[in-house]
Amino acid sequence: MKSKGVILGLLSKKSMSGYDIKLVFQEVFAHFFDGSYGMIYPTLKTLEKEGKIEKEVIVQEGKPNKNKYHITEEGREEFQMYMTQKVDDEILYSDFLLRMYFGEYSSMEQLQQWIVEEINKKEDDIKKLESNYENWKDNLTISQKICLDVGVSSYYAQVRTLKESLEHIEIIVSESKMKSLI
Amino acid sequence: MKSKGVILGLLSKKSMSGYDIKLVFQEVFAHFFDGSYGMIYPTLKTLEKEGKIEKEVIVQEGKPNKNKYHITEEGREEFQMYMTQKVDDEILYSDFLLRMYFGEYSSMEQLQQWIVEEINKKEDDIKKLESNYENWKDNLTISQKICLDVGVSSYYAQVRTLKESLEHIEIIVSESKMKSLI
DNA sequence: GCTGACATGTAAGCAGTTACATGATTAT
DNA sequence: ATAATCATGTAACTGCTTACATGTCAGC
Repeated sequence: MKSKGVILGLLSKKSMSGYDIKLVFQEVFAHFFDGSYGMIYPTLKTLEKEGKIEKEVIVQEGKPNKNKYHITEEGREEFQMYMTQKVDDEILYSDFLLRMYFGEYSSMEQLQQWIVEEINKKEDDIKKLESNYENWKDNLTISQKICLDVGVSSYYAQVRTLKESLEHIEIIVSESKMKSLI
Repeated sequence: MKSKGVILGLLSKKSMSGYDIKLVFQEVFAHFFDGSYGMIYPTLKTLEKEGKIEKEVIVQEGKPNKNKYHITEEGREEFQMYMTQKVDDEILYSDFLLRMYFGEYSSMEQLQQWIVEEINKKEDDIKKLESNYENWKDNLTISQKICLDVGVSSYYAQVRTLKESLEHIEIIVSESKMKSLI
């Protein structure tokens, strides 16, 4: 349901192609939204049919043609409608936290491996967000800065907690090894 | 795809009804998973047909009958299969962060309102997680503790960042009011 | 010669959600 | 009275994802 709102939001600032939109989803929205081509292209088509956006075909040399979409006045109104709606609750699906919840059915070594992997993932995410910040900090709005900061601080907190947990597990593992020697 | 794994995981520990499972989703998995009755009951039916679980009808006085499901040996094997699969990447949909990203199209007052609401939501979430912890701390496994800790630390970090952002916005708002007076 | 970036699109399938249907009991 | 809790279930719908289909050019 948000797909239309998000795409209109992006086109409010700058005319883009479906391919460009996908790039933004991957590079900028990575920590709070996603959408595939199978969602983007049909949404663009619907929006065009509804008169919310207009297509411009850009002929490129050495590259395929590009369909650049421009938002219309109707589109801007639709986007304003989206922005005045009640904010939806956030939805998180975390397979990692599920593994932690059911951790008693796995070995300590398995738990350690999952945690290390999760730390690596989150550290990569932090790097990505911080490089995004470096690249765009000069034309970032106040609220876009908040959007980034919330992501970064949340990831840092998770990494910190996971590293502490790892230490905790290591103590338990070495204690149980000690006992097995007696 | 995870629905089967999650339900088998819960039934590994304790036989339950669909209603009980929904309660666990709401009260315990609130910060990393969810599922409606429309997902739970059909999954239970499929699992029973596949011989992974068995139904026991419990007749209750003053309450409707209850279908209590028990996991079978086949079910335990299926669950082990799920636990050895690659951990899926987490998925987050945050309408709040979307509003922050598109914040330039709204007023400062609107931004402040969204942030205050988000802080309240997250503070409620923290309360809920901490009361869960109080209720079950004596029979929480190490990894379940980690599951809770990651949620709590992430929420705390977000609240902290949002409160700082709110202060930042207030300074900007009062500065612009000053200017408009000159 | 092959991989990756550039670029658009469709169709089948799925894993759910939402809404509906039912109904007793208890607490306000 | 009436809302909430307990309890189970179905059917229609939806909003995607996945996989497929197509093709050029640049760089290694």
